[in-house]
Amino acid sequence: MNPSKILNALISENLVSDPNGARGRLLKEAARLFRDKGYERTTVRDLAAAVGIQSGSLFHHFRTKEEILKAVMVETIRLNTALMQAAVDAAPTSQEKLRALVRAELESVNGQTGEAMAVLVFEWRSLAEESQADVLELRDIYEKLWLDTLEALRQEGRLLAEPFVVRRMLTGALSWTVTWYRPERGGLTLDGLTDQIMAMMGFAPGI
Amino acid sequence: MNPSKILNALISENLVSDPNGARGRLLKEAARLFRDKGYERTTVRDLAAAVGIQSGSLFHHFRTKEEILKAVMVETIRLNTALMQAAVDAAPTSQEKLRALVRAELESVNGQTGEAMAVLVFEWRSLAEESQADVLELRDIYEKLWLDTLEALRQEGRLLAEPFVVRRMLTGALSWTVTWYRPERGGLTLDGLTDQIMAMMGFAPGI
DNA sequence: CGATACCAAGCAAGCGCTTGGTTTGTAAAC
DNA sequence: GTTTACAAACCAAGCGCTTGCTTGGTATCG
Repeated sequence: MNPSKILNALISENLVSDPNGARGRLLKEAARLFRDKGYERTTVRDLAAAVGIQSGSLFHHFRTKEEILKAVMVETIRLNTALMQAAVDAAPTSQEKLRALVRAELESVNGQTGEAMAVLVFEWRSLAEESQADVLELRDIYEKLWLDTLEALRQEGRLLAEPFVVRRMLTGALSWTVTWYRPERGGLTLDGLTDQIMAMMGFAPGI
Repeated sequence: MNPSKILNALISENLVSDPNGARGRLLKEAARLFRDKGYERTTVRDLAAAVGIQSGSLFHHFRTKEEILKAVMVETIRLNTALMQAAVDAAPTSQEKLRALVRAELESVNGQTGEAMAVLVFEWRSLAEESQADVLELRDIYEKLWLDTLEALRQEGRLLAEPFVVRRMLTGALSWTVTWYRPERGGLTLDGLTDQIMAMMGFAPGI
């Protein structure tokens, strides 16, 4: 299953919005604005202007501004969970599964859904507590993929540290790439960066 | 040189504010509020109430709200650069230097200056661009300590990945601990966590 | 007496969101 | 194939509130 097929499947199940539809376009612009200026600094007037409507008209689609933030986060997690699942399933060995996860998360953070992923990381506190609980529930599915893979490597004696600590470290490290990694400026490719991260943990490429 | 001596030296040089003075107390409360609620959600009325004065009186000490944010960041970097420098100087080998840096940064992030460090990471975008440049300059001194140590390990063949990538990964990973590491809840101690991080990079403890 | 630290009051601007009404898309009724 | 009905999508205007910051004046203290 390739990425765009996964996206289409989720759209037809109404789990994520079609990026061509009105709702999907707004969420995409919202993600970009939230990342660039932060949730609080982004006004409903900014959001409305980004899709070419009046600020009041936003509230026909969403009841509150926060509901927009939540929608960005929920849909992003849904999409990325599906992408991660596919990446894991396609890899045969534990080490290759880990590499696939690292590579997939780097792609989420720095590729198409990068804006939304950055929002997920940096705007967490702007989400009301009740909403946080809902999103956390979705995140657990996502995290289990990582922990299962790391646990397997640990069993094989290829990993010295505890899986849950490693996962948390990787979460921070991978999310942080959004602040400095600029593939378009030449230098490191996504695969090259993935290799570096694996090497940092003592996994030489292609073993 | 122990931590509190370093702090006192910086205070007497007027590089950081005395936490017992009016300015220092405000900066401490500001760091806490900025971390807990975010810069934008923290009002000048919140800040004033935290130190028991009227909101208008704040502007006797700082010209703008943003100046408070900048002061929190600048003083935090100054203090932590000094702490890191001491940690590196005290360690004999490269690996021990790295461990000392990891340990020191974990302590910065999760200890006394934890609130301010979290602000440094998560409220970066709230700082006006001119101020960002000033703070970045200070950060470079700090970063050089890391890069020199990592470069030495690389030379010794103990590190497979490139130093600058490793440093950026560690920045993300170590900063991120602030979102999940809770030593008071039992479980992992700071030293234990440091060991785990070293182990993750293939450095077994005590070698 | 002068500087420093503060208070009480409030201004101008910007915020999220509401309101009442108009346009647009769609599909059945004639 | 035009008319009618109706909901969804949107606009124009603005309300009520909060925001960062200012102002003019008053304590406090060396």
